[in-house]
Amino acid sequence: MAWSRSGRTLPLVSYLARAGWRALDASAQPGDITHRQLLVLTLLKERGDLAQQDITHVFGLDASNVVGLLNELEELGLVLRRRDHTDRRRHIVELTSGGALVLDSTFARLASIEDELLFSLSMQERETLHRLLLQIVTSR
Amino acid sequence: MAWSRSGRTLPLVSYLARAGWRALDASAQPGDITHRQLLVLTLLKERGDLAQQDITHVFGLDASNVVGLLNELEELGLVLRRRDHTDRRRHIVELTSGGALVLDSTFARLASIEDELLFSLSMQERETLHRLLLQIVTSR
DNA sequence: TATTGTTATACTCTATAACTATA
DNA sequence: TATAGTTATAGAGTATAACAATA
Repeated sequence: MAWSRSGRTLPLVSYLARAGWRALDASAQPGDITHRQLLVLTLLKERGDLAQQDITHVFGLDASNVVGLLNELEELGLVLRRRDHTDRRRHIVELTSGGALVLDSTFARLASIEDELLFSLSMQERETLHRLLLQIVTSR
Repeated sequence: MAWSRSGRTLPLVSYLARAGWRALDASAQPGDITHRQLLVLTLLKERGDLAQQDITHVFGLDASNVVGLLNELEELGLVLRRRDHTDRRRHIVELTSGGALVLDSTFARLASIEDELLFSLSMQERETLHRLLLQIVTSR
């Protein structure tokens, strides 16, 4: 594949993301979570308990979609919704211990997919890539 | 946002890709192409004429979806389908001059979105990011 | 009045299966 | 018989609008 240097990074990012979650969902066994569910669990693990609105904002998704995603995860027992006592309109979403467990095993799956996807990069280059991406994401 | 160092790069990539194309489609005026159409045009520009099957393979999309995408682009006059004379089952897809023009103006839109998205990175870091991503994508 | 979350609904994106025309 | 592309269709993914509960 020869995208060459178009000067445009975003199509490359988009392509890599697509390849990644396609590989993840393709490697899923019955009962495994989807890449969308993984994204939510990852966020909860990294940020701690969140209101649904926060999740909505971070993913740039409509609130109604987040409702559906959380319904799935709650039925699986991976997250919990509880009322915020200081503002009873809000639901605080937290990761359950079961959710943390599933997250870890999914990360194991993800690690091997990353290995395949990033095989052409040295370990140092992978760290650089991770650092740069983290810097972008945390700056927003 | 604090994804922190989970050691997992793919969720970051996924997040950035989503933010990028959302911004692109949000900045679209009536008549502008979508991010999916952009991806196809970019591929044709980088790789030259391709059979539909090649496009299908590169994007990891089902062939039936590529048909629809190309129908859109052909109606807009941005690509052309012609029979391969050596194998009349194949359609060779090529970028038209109009398509190249639209591609350029879309890249201009994309450039300003990239600037916003990558503002926390130095120019050298952006080049590094682009180089690493290119290396991954070209190695597949 | 404004905001959080929900439901109902429609539109976009993607995959599967059956078909055609070539090979 | 196998392959490139197409059509029809169903299933995810996503957005919009109207609503209930709370602020």
